[in-house]
Amino acid sequence: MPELPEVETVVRTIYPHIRDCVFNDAQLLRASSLHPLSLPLSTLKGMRISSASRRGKLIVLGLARPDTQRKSQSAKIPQMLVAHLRMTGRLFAAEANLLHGSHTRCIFAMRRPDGSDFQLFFDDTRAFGQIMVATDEILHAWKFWRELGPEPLEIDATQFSERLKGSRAIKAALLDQRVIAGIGNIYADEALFQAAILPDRSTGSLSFSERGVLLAAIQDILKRSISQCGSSIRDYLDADGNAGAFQNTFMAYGRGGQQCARCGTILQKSRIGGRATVFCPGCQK
DNA sequence: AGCGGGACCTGTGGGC
DNA sequence: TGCCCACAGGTCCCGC
Repeated sequence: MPELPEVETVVRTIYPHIRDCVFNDAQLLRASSLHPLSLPLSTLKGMRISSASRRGKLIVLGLARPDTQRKSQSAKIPQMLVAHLRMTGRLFAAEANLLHGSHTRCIFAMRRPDGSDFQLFFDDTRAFGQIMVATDEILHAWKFWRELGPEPLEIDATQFSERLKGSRAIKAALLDQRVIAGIGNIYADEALFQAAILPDRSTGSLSFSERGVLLAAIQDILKRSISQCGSSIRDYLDADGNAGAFQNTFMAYGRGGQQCARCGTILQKSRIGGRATVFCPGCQK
């Protein structure tokens, strides 16, 4: 499911529900939904959620130790709870008495500052997603985190251009989280369409000007999607259970066989890097 | 280096 | 109605 705009939307919609709330308990319903590098969920007990942010497609909840906790028990104090939703993951607040569903992978029992209780659910139909209770040290030991590329909304054309090394298909490069973080199959196709660049062009063949146009398209599309609360194709819902609306704006993704809105040519479907890819053979060069 | 294919999982939708 | 296959927003790993 979620690429950068959807993850950003989840972070924005979940934080009002969990801000300054404390973990009372945590229950893992499927062992593989906890990342192998994670501290045990039990280490969350007593920790307070002090921030919510996003890095690429990762949700990062900052943790603070309550003042009452002594420094002497500092053996393994987690600093953040990280979640990767992969294809079908969902994070949402639920009433304290709500029974979990068949795809719930983890349940956090939470307490609000006013003393009332609720649950934080991590649901994931396909069970590809994972959560991780981490310290800075653990994050640094995690290859995926360590090698994660820059945020697309925070780089300029020169920095972007320098990251497009080698000779592979530009779409494959955009999907590589080490090159740039947060872009997935939908936004890769949409950005390449908007920039009028063929997805199988080799990165080496792109002029500096084309790279600049592509970065501008990526940034424009991500910002517009965030403003529409992301795209909902099938599973994706934000933390309040609402769908996004950006799917109504798709020009390429999922439109194979239909007419190009820019030049009228029939959009073509192919496979690049093992991923379904839609492009316009008429106006993408 | 980079690509294709398979693996990890479950559900859905289309064709027959 | 039912069965089988293809396919799905992501990432990793292997072999060529």
